Amino acid sequence: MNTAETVMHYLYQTTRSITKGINPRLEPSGLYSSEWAVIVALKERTKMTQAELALYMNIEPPAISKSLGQLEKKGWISRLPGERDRREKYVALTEAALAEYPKWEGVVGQHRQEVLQRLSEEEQRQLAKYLQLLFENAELCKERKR
Amino acid sequence: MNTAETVMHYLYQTTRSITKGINPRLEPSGLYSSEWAVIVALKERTKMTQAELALYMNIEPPAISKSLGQLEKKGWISRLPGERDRREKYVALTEAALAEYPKWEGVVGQHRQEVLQRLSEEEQRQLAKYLQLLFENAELCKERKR
DNA sequence: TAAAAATAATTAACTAGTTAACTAATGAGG
DNA sequence: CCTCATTAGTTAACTAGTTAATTATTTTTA
Repeated sequence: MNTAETVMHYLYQTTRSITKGINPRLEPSGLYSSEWAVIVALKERTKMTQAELALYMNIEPPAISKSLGQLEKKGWISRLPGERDRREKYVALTEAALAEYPKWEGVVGQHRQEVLQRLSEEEQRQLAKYLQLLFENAELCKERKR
Repeated sequence: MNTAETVMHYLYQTTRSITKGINPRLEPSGLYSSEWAVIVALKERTKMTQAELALYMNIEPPAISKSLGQLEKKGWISRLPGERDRREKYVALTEAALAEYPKWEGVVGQHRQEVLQRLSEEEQRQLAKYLQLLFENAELCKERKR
């Protein structure tokens, strides 16, 4: 395997392995990692329409729609229809979710630290920079093909 | 977002964006990216049982089973039962697949280069090293929790 | 202002992976 | 040799995402 192939290989293996590690830790909270991602986004930018949320998370609207359905059922988010435009739905975390958030963040944060251990702050910044560059390139590739 | 969170964020975004870029390029060949991953593995290590393949790819056996079913239907792989142990199935690429392989590799390789552009060989090696470390840490996390 | 185009969200059908439960064949111990 | 545990592969049911088609509203435009 050449270098480029090796990068791709570990990129996929790593993300899968990380997801597989997070899910059992979130299980006691009754959350899945994809739902957690939605919660984080809503914590950072409170009250968005679903379209804004999809754009912000760079995920297609149907995926958001399904996750929100689950989260609503569990009582962690609320959806209220827009007043000016009745098609859109404004999404926000419930009080209950805000109360639980620190506990969830603790569990996930712990796991994050374990995954990143033996990488200095400086190395992590370097890694983030490389990944950001790859992401930008990959996004350009997508547009080019379309 | 702190550095650790940023790393995780781009890790997920990047892998999704790359898959989204590869699929339309492989579409003319009638292959999906997951099927391509199986083909690459079989090209590297010809003739494995499905269990060996699953271990080699670090993917659960049911996922392999499904991909192989599709690939067999398309005529790219063959499965023949073991002689010593009739439970196991030995998997191998067909002649047709071996003939098409260079074309497929060309398409995927081109995309890989686009995604990795503006990263020197040395930077790519560095990135691979970081990702490998993360992967090893993540695998340890999994075991610890089980 | 009525018809046509655009937009927000959902549903349907798919790829890509997971765990849990099953079937069939093999291997070990009594 | 025969039961019992193990192992290889599959099926079922799920999460997590995708594209394409549908519905309901809003906006444009002729």
